[in-house]
Amino acid sequence: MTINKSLMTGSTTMLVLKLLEDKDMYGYQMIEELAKRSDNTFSLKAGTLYPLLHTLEEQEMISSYEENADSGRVRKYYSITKKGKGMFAEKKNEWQTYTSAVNQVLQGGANFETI
Amino acid sequence: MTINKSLMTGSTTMLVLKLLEDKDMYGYQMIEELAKRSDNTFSLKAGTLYPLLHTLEEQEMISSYEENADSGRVRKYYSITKKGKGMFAEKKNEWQTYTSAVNQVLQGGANFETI
DNA sequence: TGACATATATAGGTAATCTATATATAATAT
DNA sequence: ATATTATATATAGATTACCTATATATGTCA
Repeated sequence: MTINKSLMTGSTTMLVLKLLEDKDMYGYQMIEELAKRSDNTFSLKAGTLYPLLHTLEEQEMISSYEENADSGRVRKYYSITKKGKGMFAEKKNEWQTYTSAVNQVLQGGANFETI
Repeated sequence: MTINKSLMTGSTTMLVLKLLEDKDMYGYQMIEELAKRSDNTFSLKAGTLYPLLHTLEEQEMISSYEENADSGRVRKYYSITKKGKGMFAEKKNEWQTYTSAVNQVLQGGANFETI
């Protein structure tokens, strides 16, 4: 099942913050982790993620540090801040309100009176 | 709870088609009905809805007819077509795939192994 | 008669994605 | 050895689905 990209809008930030609540990660890892956890429903694009990470860092929702991988390659790890944890809680709340409202609309219908 | 407008992206068409699956409606009525059914979580804007209705009609997902209200005012009613019902089924499917993927990501976490 | 609710419509702006492209290193295959 | 693929990060520009603002017109109520 391919997901219309516009459905993603607004929840990407929440998903990234959620990953970082679990543990520090570098960008490429987040893309893979998100695909894995969603059974490949999500394939977040690098061109979406990296600018988003820069914005979140500017807003002090996350912070970064460099670390050498075993391979010798340098990776840029991100860590969620206290402020970022607050933002995640808010976004999660919003998400729950939103989905339950949509589901409520989807349930309601012509036969409402007969329930 | 105010919903970030970007969360709406992608589900508005589905919600409009859902309303029309239940019964024929005119634009203004859809705005009110959507607010009511979602306990005011959604307040779809006229500037969003009317262009969307025009697009859906062009795509033959819906059709329209004019009818006189008791007030004497003329209203433009919309009706969902067979093609539109197909689109709704698709969108609903997509919605379910998407939300369950997001919820799966939100559940998974650092303590995954201990579950 | 003035304000507000009902009803539809369009122009222009914003924001969050995407694709395409660039750069660089490591691993693997030919 | 060399070409390709995977890893890793970055930015520019396009797309799209919303929004606000504005316009028009009629009905209702104070």
